[in-house]
Amino acid sequence: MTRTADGRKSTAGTGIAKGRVVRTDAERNIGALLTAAKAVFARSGVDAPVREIAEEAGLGVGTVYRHFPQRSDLIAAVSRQEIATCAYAAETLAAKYKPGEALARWLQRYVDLIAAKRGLAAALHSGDPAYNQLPAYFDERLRPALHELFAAAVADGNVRADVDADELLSAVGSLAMSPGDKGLARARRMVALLVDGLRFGATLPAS
Amino acid sequence: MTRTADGRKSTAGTGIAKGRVVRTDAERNIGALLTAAKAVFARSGVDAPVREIAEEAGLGVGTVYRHFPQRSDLIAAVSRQEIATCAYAAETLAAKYKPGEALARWLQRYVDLIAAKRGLAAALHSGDPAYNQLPAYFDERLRPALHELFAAAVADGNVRADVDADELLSAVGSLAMSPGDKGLARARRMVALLVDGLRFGATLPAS
DNA sequence: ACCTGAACACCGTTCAAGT
DNA sequence: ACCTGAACACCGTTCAAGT
Repeated sequence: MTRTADGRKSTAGTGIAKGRVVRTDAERNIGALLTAAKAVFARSGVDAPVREIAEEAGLGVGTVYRHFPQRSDLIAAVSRQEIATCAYAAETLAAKYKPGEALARWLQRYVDLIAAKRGLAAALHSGDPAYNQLPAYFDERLRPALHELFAAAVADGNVRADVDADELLSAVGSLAMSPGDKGLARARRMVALLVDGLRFGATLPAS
Repeated sequence: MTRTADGRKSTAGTGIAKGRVVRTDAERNIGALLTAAKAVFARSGVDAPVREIAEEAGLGVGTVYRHFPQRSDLIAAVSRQEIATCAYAAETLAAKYKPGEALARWLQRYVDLIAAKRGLAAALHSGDPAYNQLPAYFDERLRPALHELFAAAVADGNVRADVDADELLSAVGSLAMSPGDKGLARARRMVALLVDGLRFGATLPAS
């Protein structure tokens, strides 16, 4: 949320039509719904009953439909928030750790994001227009975050320069996505190996 | 369906408990349900109402639940049938075309299978026990089919020998899986390129 | 043994009434 | 302008009655 020139709230970045003015109670309800939906999606999956989300937020079902006419709108909004949080974590980690370790920790954080969103993969391929802008938002937020961490690690001499950051990101994404079962632990190990390779690896085979 | 020693029908390969004896009308209904489900899944997706499938088969909803207590049982049964059909296509193609072309055509047939099953990918990762044996069945049926086509094509001098057939299969699978939109045409072109590479490619970079 | 379909429970969605 | 929740439609699932 940002504020308009006259001090009232706008809905920039929430997926709601730009320029609309939102009443204070509505604003608070939208926040409550996002928090509730995140918890319910984590507990019961993205197909959880709308009533469960409304109850978790302490609101009527009608309020859910007012702000998020389609279930996919709510899913997309929660996803945007989680993407933004993950991007913000890059700054936090960069401030707290040395460049090489900040990069390593953020990549593991990224594994969490993708692993949690595995159920979303099918939705993204569904053609629902609500998801149209999501990959773009994903790129827009996460790629710059990674590139900054990456450049810092290279400058610090902790990471070799002959690796493409975008390729690294999609490789980590694939690892986090693939196996349904005990995939998270496996993905973590694989990503750790990759990071070691970034530090100690020899020259890559020419593509 | 196969027959037991006394000439009655058994349910081997249908996913129904082994050794059970099935009345003639029940046997016919199971077939009708599989045919109907395949059509309805293709038309309305795997989440189509059970009533729609029952109606398409000209049967009551209770009959669907009698033979397939869970929706996933029906999906799994249809999938097994489609896998078996695709495996059988390998024999047909091998008989009709020269080895190199048989391989190329079968790989395109495989693209159809995977593309049609894209909606199933999420289901496979759902942990539903009904799908547990499906990947195994997939391997058991499709890998031998491919290996035979592949070996014949290599023996015929149409395909170089320094390619791993399983790797080829999973690469084609990934291509057929990835893009939600006009992915089928794109996958076809990519697979065609792969096949050309099998024929005319230079030495692969050492892994 | 098997089939049918009415009956029940549950969920998505709307909208009149209230604030 | 927004919120509530009863009401309606629709779908999954069961089970008593029929064959």
